[in-house]
Amino acid sequence: MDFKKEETLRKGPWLEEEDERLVKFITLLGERRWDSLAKVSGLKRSGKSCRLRWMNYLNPSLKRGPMSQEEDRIIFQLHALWGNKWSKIARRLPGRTDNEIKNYWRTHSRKKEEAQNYDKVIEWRGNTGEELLHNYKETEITRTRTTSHEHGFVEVVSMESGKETNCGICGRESYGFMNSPYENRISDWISEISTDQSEANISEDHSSSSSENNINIGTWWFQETRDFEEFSCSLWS
DNA sequence: AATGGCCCCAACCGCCGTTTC
DNA sequence: AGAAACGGCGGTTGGGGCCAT
Repeated sequence: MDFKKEETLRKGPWLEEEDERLVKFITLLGERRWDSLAKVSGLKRSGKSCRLRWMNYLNPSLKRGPMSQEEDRIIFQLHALWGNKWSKIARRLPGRTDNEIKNYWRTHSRKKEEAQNYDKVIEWRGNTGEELLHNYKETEITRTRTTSHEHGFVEVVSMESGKETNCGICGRESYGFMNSPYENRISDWISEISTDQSEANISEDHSSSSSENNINIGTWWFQETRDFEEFSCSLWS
């Protein structure tokens, strides 16, 4: 372990400049190899920190704003079924992160327990998982049939009874993300980078790029690490 | 206006499973 | 096959903002 490197890693709240840089490099390199991305971007952040920032805040597919009544209901019902399986619950609510749901639940669970009666949950206790799912399907789907369809609720139930798919409970078309000026800027950067790619200095001769010093980013090839770093700086400036 | 308490949420930490070399 | 790196997950923390006093 390189102690000096660890020592210079930044922690705490992200700066706007850091966000900008992170978004640019994720657009270039994709959502993977976070440690490499953190290093090559020049961000004094751990790969893990970069990943978290993207997953929980910068990702444009995230839904912003307060939880709807529908989401609230779903969170509490799924938590009653699965417990603290936040990521599993989050997969049923596209645009919401496990962190967000976890925070929301922690904040509201106490109030909820006091304010609401949990007749349904209590009634379900002692049942098997299949019975729980059956009850869940019978009671909730029927009660919310009108809105359920527009939110893809039926598909969720079919998932729970067997196959996992990528569909979720809430329809993306109803999202209100990209509301703040900051979020709009992030969206703009992504668009700009897509356009900029056609103007970048790209080596087309992939076959000749077999040196181990070459860096391959999608269809982009850099012959030296230095070339890539210079290119990176040009994106930043 | 000052302050103390509470709420909210972004970010970190540690662990563990998976992937890569 | 095994070690190292990576990524995902759930728990926890710290700080900013709001509100009542």
